[in-house]
Amino acid sequence: MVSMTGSLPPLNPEEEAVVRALARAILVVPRALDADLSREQRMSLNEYSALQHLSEAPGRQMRMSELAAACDLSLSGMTRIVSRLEQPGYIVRERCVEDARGWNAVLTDAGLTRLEQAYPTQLASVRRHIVDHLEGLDLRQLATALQNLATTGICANHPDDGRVPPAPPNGPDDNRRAAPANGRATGLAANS
Amino acid sequence: MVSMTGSLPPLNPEEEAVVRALARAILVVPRALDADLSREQRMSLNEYSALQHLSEAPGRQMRMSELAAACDLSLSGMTRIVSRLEQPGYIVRERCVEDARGWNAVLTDAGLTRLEQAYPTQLASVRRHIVDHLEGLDLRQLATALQNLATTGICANHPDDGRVPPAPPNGPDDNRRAAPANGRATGLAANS
DNA sequence: GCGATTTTATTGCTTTGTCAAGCAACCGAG
DNA sequence: CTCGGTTGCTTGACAAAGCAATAAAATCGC
Repeated sequence: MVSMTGSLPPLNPEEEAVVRALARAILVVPRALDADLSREQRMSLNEYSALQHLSEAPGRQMRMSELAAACDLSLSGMTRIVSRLEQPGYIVRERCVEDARGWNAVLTDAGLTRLEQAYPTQLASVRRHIVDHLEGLDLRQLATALQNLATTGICANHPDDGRVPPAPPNGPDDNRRAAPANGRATGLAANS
Repeated sequence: MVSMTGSLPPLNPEEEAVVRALARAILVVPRALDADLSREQRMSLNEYSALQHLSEAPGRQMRMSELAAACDLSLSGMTRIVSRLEQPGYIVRERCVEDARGWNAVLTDAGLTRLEQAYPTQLASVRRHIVDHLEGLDLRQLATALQNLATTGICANHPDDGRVPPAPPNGPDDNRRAAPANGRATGLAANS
């Protein structure tokens, strides 16, 4: 009696199990990684992610908006993370030459060192919390599937579906972005 | 410095791809689900999760700590969510009879109705963002793997390293809930 | 060239959640 | 029975991240 609307069929038991397991995983995994990194390296997962993406970028630098997209973070969130990383000198901001509105976040040598220092912790953590549990799965297939999760254009679920049950909307205001360029290929660490 | 500890081998390319894809998914998927629910139902994912777990519990009630564990949330976080859900009358708190320190969060009829109202949105969202992208995978195997992610009893990676680890005082705690009783019709799907 | 619009990044405010401290009720030893 | 310690939950202080508003620079139309 939940149905109505177009009433999609409910999930079958196997789908249900996957969804429940995934629902748990998306809550627990990032916390576990973040906790390890915080404890052993005094660094948040987002900070690590920022350093990592920079280390893989050509010239070890990226525009703020690029970096935010790469880290799946809002621009304002990225501003704050870069500011945080700037204080110990892991990153410097440089004005963008071809567009003076923009800034490049540039990974310094100190920042690269810091990343390399944190890398073993992250690697161990990733192995322990994730990779070690994937035995027997077809990794290529899995990677493909995971890449596609939540890539649907935004919401626009079915544009109208008629509800807005409890309260009137103020404004959906979706800020979702498209897929990140993701040109960079590899490592968690930098080859420089 | 930090490395040592036998320095694990880096990930192979396939593992790397999975980890990167998963890293993205764990950031993006919850936001997508939450955004849909917020937009169409004015309800956060955690609120939905709380209602859902209660709906499946015997007597439509759970102790605060149980519920927090089920939702993978801190106890204080759960206190706040239950308080929020109490205001519109979706939940009531009742003192626990066999231990007067404890409280049961009880799902009211209004709360159940609310959950059923939100269910189609959640179902569509879950299909669109998750299930639709899992074609071709062995779902049973995948569910098993996902259930095991981040289950390692806390870190204890390498304890030392000269820092001041503020001692993660909380143990793993491991209050994982077994398979959902699923008595209620409204799980994420739980057709009943 | 000069205003109007658009893009890029930062800042203020708010929400949400965690941690630490606190209060109340339970439990076991004497 | 009562006193020390523990457990279950709530509250206060704080941190992180998002959205809205803003500033600054670019770009377009004329």
